[in-house]
Amino acid sequence: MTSRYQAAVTLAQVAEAAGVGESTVSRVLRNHGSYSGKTRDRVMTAVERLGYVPNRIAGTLASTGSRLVAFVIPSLSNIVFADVLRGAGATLEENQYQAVFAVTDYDPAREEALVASMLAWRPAAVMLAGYEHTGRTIKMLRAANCRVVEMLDVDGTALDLAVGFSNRAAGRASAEFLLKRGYRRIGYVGHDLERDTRAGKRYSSFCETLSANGVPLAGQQIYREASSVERGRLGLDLLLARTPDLDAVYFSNDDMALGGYFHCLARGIVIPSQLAIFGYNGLDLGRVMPQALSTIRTPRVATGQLAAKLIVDSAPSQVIDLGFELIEGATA
Amino acid sequence: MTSRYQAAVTLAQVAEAAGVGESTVSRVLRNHGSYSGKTRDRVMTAVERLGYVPNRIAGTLASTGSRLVAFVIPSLSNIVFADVLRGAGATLEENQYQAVFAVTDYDPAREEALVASMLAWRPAAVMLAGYEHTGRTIKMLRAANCRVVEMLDVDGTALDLAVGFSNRAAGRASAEFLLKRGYRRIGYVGHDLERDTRAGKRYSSFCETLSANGVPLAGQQIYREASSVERGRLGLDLLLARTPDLDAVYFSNDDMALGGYFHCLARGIVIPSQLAIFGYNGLDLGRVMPQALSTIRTPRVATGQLAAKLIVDSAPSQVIDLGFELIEGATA
DNA sequence: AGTTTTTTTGGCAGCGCTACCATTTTATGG
DNA sequence: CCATAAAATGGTAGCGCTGCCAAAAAAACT
Repeated sequence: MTSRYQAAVTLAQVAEAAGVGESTVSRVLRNHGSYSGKTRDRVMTAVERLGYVPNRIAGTLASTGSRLVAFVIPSLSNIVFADVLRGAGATLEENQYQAVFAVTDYDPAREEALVASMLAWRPAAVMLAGYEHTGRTIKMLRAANCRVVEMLDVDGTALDLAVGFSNRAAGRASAEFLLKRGYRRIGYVGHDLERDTRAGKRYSSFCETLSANGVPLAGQQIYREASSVERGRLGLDLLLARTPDLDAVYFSNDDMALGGYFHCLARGIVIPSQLAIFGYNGLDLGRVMPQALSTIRTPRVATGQLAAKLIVDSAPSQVIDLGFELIEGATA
Repeated sequence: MTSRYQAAVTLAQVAEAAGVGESTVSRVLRNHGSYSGKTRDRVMTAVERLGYVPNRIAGTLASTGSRLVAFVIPSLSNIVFADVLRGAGATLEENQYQAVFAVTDYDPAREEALVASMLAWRPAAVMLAGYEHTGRTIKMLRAANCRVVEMLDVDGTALDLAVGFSNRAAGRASAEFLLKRGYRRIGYVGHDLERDTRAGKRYSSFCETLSANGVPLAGQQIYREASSVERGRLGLDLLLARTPDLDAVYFSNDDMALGGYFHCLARGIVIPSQLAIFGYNGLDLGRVMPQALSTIRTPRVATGQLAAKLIVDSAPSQVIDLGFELIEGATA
């Protein structure tokens, strides 16, 4: 058995104890419809005495729509998604919604399976990262009677709602910034671009912008794994071994950039005169580094907040670009 | 309305379409009980054709126990809890359990409210951080017909299951290590001890061990907020301003320690000869710093994994201490 | 006091599924 | 070939709640 069983108090028992009908108890508890003060007191007393806890499973089944919101996110280790969840949490909670989640590890096939499993809970909404989903995932989501929010990206066609910012624009802005600062030997250190498609979009847009300005990417080191501080450090080491004359490196995110920064510190490479570093995300720690990290700050928490608000408000289908902010730190 | 409504396909419709009884469909879908291959094919074809997605809300209500596991955790920003969730995720998923979560922000009153709200979903288990809960929380959990796992601590009396490690022992080990290395002017930089009771336990145990060895804490800077790299940096700055002659600082965790490390880099304080730094958690980035961070590595992912396994296996009540590992890095 | 209106209340049919039991079909054995 | 066991299947009563409707009680008017 899934769990030990000892009959829980039911609404019918409360009604019996309070000497009222079931629907009356239901009305009092949900503060819905009308009832007298005297009845309310009797009901509440019974609830208190019996230690009644409403069964939301039954409630959801009986009423039409659920108040579950399903998050199907690529990773929990990546602070980005934790921030989004944090942003959404408060709004959902205030409105009595319950968050449910599952982690895809950036795998579209897993995403598909998890979405299917989530839909079995008949959620009010499914929150996903980005636009890249399998055909079956899209089909399921369309067929399902629930809202869909694609978060953290706006470069593509939304299924229903989308909240985020343009990763392509971010890649371009990063490139333009480095070019403006006069860097001409620019490298890239990144992580799994095929799976983290948003990082992939930044990468390609970054490269295109460089090329368009006659400054092709001078070298790159791309890992197939997830991003980490360690990969950033090792990646820069490898990249510099192959291409020693770089004057700037664009990292796929701040974690990777921090790794690169550590590498420079360890090797005595002077930043930014000898090598410039540019990240992505705008994590708090970037501001605290001895030299503030040059990066792009993304509205992660705001994305979560807005995504939740759109669901709570039953907003019509739309795409909302929250933009981003380029932080001119001291590392580039 | 919570969501747009368009009647979803039901099991009855599948049964009708396949020309079999409802219970047969149910058996095939759950691979439970016996049915012929021919029937299975007919059912599966109908399922496919109609795009049927079983309704788990109804399924859970009809069967006895739910397969929901409720995580009520202090924070999502703190990588510790993300790691725990990550560890638990795989095991739960393999066993068809669904994770639900809510964030307390280290507030016992919020924890109480969230546990109440979670219990309404009749979860198979409630997973909490630590032992410090309000009386009502404890009462509710005892009354509820579900398993309870208290994670990341073993210093106290468990309600049911507990998986983690001793924060007191960790505090003591840290103190002993610093003493052994010959540090005698030791300070502390930490965050909200009253709310993060596990950090509080490490702190008090650390101080007691120092005192017991005739080396009382030489100074401290404690913030009331959550930990962050920034607080670590500012905290060390303030602490050194008041107590310049420290030779070592114990930080409430690695994030704080990283902030301290950045401060030293910025001020040209040589580590560890001029000032030693010691953290807690054993985050990956500690290994990648130019000087590996001296810290204590905690089995966060393993805690999550084991917690999930105990639930899945319906293990009897018990407390499991997974221990920790002291990492002799280069910063202390 | 007799109506009409408004407020409060209870009864009960589902929501979509699973568990249990009864029944039918198929396989096994003497 | 029939008795007996085994496998496959269908019917249906809930699970605990909500939504609807009708009935009862209270309040507001003539």
